[in-house]
Amino acid sequence: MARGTKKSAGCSLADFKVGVDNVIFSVDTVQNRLLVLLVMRQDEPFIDYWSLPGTLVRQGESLENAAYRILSEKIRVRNLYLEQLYTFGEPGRDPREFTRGDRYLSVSYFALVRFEEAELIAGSVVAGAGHRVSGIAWYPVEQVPKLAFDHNQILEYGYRRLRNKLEYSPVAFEVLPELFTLSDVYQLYTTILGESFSDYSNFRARLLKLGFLCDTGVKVSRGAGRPASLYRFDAAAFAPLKDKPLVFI
Amino acid sequence: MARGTKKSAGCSLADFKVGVDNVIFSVDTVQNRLLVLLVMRQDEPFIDYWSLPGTLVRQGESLENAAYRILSEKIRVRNLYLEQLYTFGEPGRDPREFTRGDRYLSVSYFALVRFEEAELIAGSVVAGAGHRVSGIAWYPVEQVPKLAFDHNQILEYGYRRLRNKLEYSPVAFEVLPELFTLSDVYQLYTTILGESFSDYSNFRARLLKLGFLCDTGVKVSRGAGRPASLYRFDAAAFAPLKDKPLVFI
DNA sequence: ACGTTTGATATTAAGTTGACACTAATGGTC
DNA sequence: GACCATTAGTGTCAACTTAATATCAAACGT
Repeated sequence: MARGTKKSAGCSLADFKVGVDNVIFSVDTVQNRLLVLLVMRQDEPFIDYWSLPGTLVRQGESLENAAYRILSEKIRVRNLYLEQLYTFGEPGRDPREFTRGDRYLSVSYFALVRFEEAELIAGSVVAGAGHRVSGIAWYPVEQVPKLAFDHNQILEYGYRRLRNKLEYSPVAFEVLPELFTLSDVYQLYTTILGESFSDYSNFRARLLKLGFLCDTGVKVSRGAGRPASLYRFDAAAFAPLKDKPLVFI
Repeated sequence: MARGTKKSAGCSLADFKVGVDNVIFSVDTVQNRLLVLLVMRQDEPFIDYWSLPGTLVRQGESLENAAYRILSEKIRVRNLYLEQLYTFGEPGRDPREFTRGDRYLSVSYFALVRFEEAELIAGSVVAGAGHRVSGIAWYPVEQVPKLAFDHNQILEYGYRRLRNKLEYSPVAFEVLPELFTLSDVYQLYTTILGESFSDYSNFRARLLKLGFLCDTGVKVSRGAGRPASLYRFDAAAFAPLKDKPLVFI
């Protein structure tokens, strides 16, 4: 940043309010749907619109802490993956810029939580198309309505990031339950990356060869078919692979 | 962003000045050095420190435009690659926060320019260790001194981004001259990614097989050895490969 | 019991990678 | 001009991956 005193002498600098907006993804492994957390806006502007959970940054508060704060106001989670996504600052992205003098800037964060562990605070369950729901809800990404501000754009950006990260980073195990079957992993990949990105057998073999999944031995039977082994992600075994170019495809 | 009216009733929101800082990389293909553009600060705080070229965002100005503005105040370029890098907003990252009430936030941008085409405006040439230079200079990344603010951290972040992007995106051709030899490409990769990331023959074969480099037929002789063909990056031929998972290793 | 469904393993051909040998064309040295 | 060092560019081959497909295993429903 910084300088500006001389060059910008004649041109007025903008004063900013800085907001943090979270794109919080989760996966419903039962229905095989990618979910994003939305909240119903209670205030103007965009009152009664769904929006990404966000907040304005307070004095002395770091961006990341603001992201954690708004997240923990909406859901209780045991485990959380969080990283900065992108900063949106187009003039006019917030209608309040026209009434007040300020600019509104949004630093967006990208978060992954486990659906089973995430307890919505004072909210409703998954919002189906047509349900009348209130407050806060998991929306299947395919069914997200027109959101407040430029939040559809932010969500789109987060969705792209998720698809990219799936391919080279073990983020899948941040959204999957603690214990999962290999089919769960495969279905997660197919639902997010689309059908036929790889064969199940080969995907499975490659995944196991990476060596950071450990078989708990416990079997689960889900309806018909042979029962599957439950696996667990072994962070310790993954550690040495960090920073190495990995392909999960 | 946004909401906040109710929840933050008692807690004061921060007011921000937003700056844009550019990490501008270039490559000296002759000396095989990765360069970053630094400017000498003329004002407090951190007067007489080198810093990344940055500016505060003006009223009605988009973040990206601010990045372009400061860049074009420092260098004239024909070609430019620019993308947002990261947003740094730790409380206390700018000492002015303690004297005035404001917070200072930096949205950093990552830029690549061709060394030959980049004309420094009112600045000096490459700063070697020990030279006394003024105003503005290309610094070899290995020789960058302690910079103003958290700019060393921002630079480090940009450097990491560059190393990553080299592996899966054709950014190398944004810093290489318009016409280059295959050795130029190889040496660019080795200087940035480190020695022995691949064999020259294999690198060369893989690169050509991708099919977006076209041989101009023109030969250049650089000292001893067989003269090399000059190649050109063919953006049209690359277009269909966009979005596909590429490996440049 | 028997077919269906899902999980898990094996086989195989085609393709890719990495190490290295080899040819080609230049400059420098004696 | 013979010879060597140097850099550019091609070819080969064995080891390994990948993708498609076949096969086996263990549950369920009727």
